[in-house]
Amino acid sequence: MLDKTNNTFKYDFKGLSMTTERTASMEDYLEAIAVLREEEVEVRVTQISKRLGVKKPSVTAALHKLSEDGLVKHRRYGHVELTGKGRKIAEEVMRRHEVLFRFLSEILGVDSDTAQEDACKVEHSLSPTSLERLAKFVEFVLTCPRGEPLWHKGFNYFVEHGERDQEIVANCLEKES
Amino acid sequence: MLDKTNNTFKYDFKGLSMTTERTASMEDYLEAIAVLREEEVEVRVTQISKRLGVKKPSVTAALHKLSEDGLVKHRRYGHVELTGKGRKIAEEVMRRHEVLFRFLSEILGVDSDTAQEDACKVEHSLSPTSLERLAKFVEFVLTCPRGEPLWHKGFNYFVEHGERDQEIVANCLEKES
DNA sequence: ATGTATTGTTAGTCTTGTCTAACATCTATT
DNA sequence: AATAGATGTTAGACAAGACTAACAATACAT
Repeated sequence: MLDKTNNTFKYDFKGLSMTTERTASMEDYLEAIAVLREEEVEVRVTQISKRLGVKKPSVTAALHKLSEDGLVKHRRYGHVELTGKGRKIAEEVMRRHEVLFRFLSEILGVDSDTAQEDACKVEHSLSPTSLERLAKFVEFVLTCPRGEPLWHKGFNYFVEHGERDQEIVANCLEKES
Repeated sequence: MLDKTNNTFKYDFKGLSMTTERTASMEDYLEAIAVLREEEVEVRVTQISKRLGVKKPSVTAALHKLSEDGLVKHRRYGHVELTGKGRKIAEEVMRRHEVLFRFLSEILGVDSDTAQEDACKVEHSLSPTSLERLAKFVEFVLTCPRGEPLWHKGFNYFVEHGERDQEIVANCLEKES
């Protein structure tokens, strides 16, 4: 779905093909740097370039801007580091990513790859207000004292069979009275 | 939150202020045209311009592109109409918007204005796969045979009080055995 | 220590979508 | 029918972010 060669997101809908450009925003760079920092000894332009599917000159340009904004430290031909400010933003972006990813994969049951891609895209557009609600929701569902909530089993059945599991419905309604 | 004057989306996070540009994509234009079509006799450049918070020349430019792509019909100084193809896309976008809006407002309990704004932004980035799941989820929750699901009451309590409603938890666990 | 391969940067171009300023057309009122 | 005001369009500029081609610095291997 995500085409690394031209960084284009393509999908088909009822015979219509639509293409939506995806652009790595400055937040993506910060996030990438933070993630790479955990995996590598030194963060270098080439790593960032590969991770974001972007050519090296784009990385250099982005680093210039981020440097000006005081979010990264970067000397010519040197490695890359986040400043305190940059790290704070990166951590917030990663948190948003994590919330979205868990919601998509663990609650909605979207496959992991798609969930990752979508989290990357949505993490920049959802307002803090909605994201906090979603975070609460994910926490609420995944820390259910009974383990997997019954209704969630019901949802999975619903997705798979296109109708509700009558046993669960009965179980549920019974408590109504 | 959404500043109509410069079409900028601004928010603060722990002392850091970030600004994210928002750009009305071609899908936004199609959606706007479709919505206006339901409200007005004729869809005109000025209406679209107001609805999307962009200047009129931007609308004209967008209409040129959409015309070339065969998605709208538009003669100089005339009104705007969707082609069949354009309408199909617009309807799909509206459906995505609707799903996201209902999820945010009716399930997460996000206020209506924020939910609208976020739906507008997210509707372009979520993959069809995830969106279908979300649609199922919204349908599943909102057509619960017992009315509002008990767990949803529990969630609202959780958001409001920061902890679970022990009565609901007990009720829920009791059925475990 | 020197030369080759890797890595990074610069310069210049393209695309997308926005804007302002100036101009063109339409409409409705007299 | 003439004209004022509203509505649309053109032209030209700008910003962000990507790309390629060419050049510069580094690092490693002999």
